[in-house]
Amino acid sequence: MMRSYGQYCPVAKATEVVGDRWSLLIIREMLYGTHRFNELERGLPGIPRSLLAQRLRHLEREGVVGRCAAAAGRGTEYYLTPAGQQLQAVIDALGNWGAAWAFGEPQPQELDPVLLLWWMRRRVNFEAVQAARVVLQFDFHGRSTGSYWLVIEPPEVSVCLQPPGFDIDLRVRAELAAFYQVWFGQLALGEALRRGLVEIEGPGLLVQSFPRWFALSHFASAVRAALARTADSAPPATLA
Amino acid sequence: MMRSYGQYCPVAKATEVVGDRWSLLIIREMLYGTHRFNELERGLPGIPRSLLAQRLRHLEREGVVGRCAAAAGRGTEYYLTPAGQQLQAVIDALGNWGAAWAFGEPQPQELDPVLLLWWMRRRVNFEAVQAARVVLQFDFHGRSTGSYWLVIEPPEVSVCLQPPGFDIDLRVRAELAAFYQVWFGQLALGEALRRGLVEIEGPGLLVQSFPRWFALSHFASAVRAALARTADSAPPATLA
DNA sequence: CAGTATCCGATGCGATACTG
DNA sequence: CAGTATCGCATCGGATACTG
Repeated sequence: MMRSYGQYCPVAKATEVVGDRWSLLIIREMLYGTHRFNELERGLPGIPRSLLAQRLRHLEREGVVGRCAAAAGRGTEYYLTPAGQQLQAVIDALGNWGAAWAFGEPQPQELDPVLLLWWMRRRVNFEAVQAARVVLQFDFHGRSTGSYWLVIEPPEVSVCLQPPGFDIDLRVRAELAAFYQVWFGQLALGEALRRGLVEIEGPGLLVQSFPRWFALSHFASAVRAALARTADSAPPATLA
Repeated sequence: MMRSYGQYCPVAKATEVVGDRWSLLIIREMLYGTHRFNELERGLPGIPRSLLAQRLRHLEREGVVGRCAAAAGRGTEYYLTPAGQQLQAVIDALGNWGAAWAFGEPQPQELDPVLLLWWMRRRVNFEAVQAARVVLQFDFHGRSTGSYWLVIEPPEVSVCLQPPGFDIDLRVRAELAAFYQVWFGQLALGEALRRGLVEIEGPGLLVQSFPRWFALSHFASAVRAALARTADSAPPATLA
């Protein structure tokens, strides 16, 4: 844990609570609705399990995180206390700043297809899906190549690294970097389709409604705003 | 420097820029008008000089800080770029949160009289002072005891650990913890005076105008708001 | 599934000393 | 005044193994 700065200052004290490596990303995950240890781990590729446990204990001691017996299934569930929930303002400020000033071209190894699907999983708009189950296959190409699956069974969504067994309803072929750009609002989906960076195959009705199945990243508008400031030509404002 | 999280996410990328230990406190200092290496060090007691230099280089590479030959005197001056200035929103969010949720009773060793005067130095309201020079002597008691001096010569203010040689215009005797409480808005100066936690000696005119010489901490209102939430009795809203 | 335990190599941090 | 150089230690990151 970050040792004390020895300053009685709100900024310093806050930093002692949430300033350790990984801590703010753990809180980001929890703000976006993750409650289980293994799900937190999935959203934080590379974090050692032992460190995740240590951070959760620290945040619990500091009154930011609580833990309770899981409502469904066994094991523990973590939740944000009121103090934790109010860190939303910090995450927002940091994310908006990052979108504007620290969001240059991604490194190839920063484009993780599984992580992207993991993010999309939490942003499914169930009302737009209108089906008991939809199975999507994503075929990514570009720097990294691979196929992954998203099974939407409202109100559940699963990310699969292996074919889920069900028939595929919709296939999305996409250049991974371009798909990230769509996710962050830098590239409109329509434009990506027109330029062949993303292709969608399947029944016409599904293809037509697909653009409304997902909300973009929470920071898409901030990223787009920064982009508009840099270049003069801003992409259109909606995914569809 | 904090190594990459390997995530193309605005929060993660921002954290990689400003998430290292001390970085946000360096930026806090610069937002409050500090530009010189040695002044930064004074505002960050305990930071190794080598680490301060390293952080400044990192922040410069990341486009948050710039450096230039000093306008006055010799040496280098550091300044915040536009990107750095916009970190104000992050510092505010963090400080407001810290004031509300991480600002319990101070540890004795967190009450540093020199640091407090260093903060006050930047919050002098020159218009209220109305003198070519005012010399204040602070006699702190309580857990730690000691005398320090503040020399206000608009637009300059100096913190001295030794008697500055000039005649003393005003003497402030104060319990250090109580004076910190006043600084953060937890305790009204009038109340502190009434309870004998702070005493001011000097010419009546100066004693009377003293309460307007300093603005409180930037986070005083947030601290007070948090206090009002906890206990029902909120101290009055102004220092005077 | 949800962690804890342990080990090891890398590096971040802090303390001290030194330089132009 | 404004840094740099060096060194030891604590912590972190990563891997592996183990437990209820």
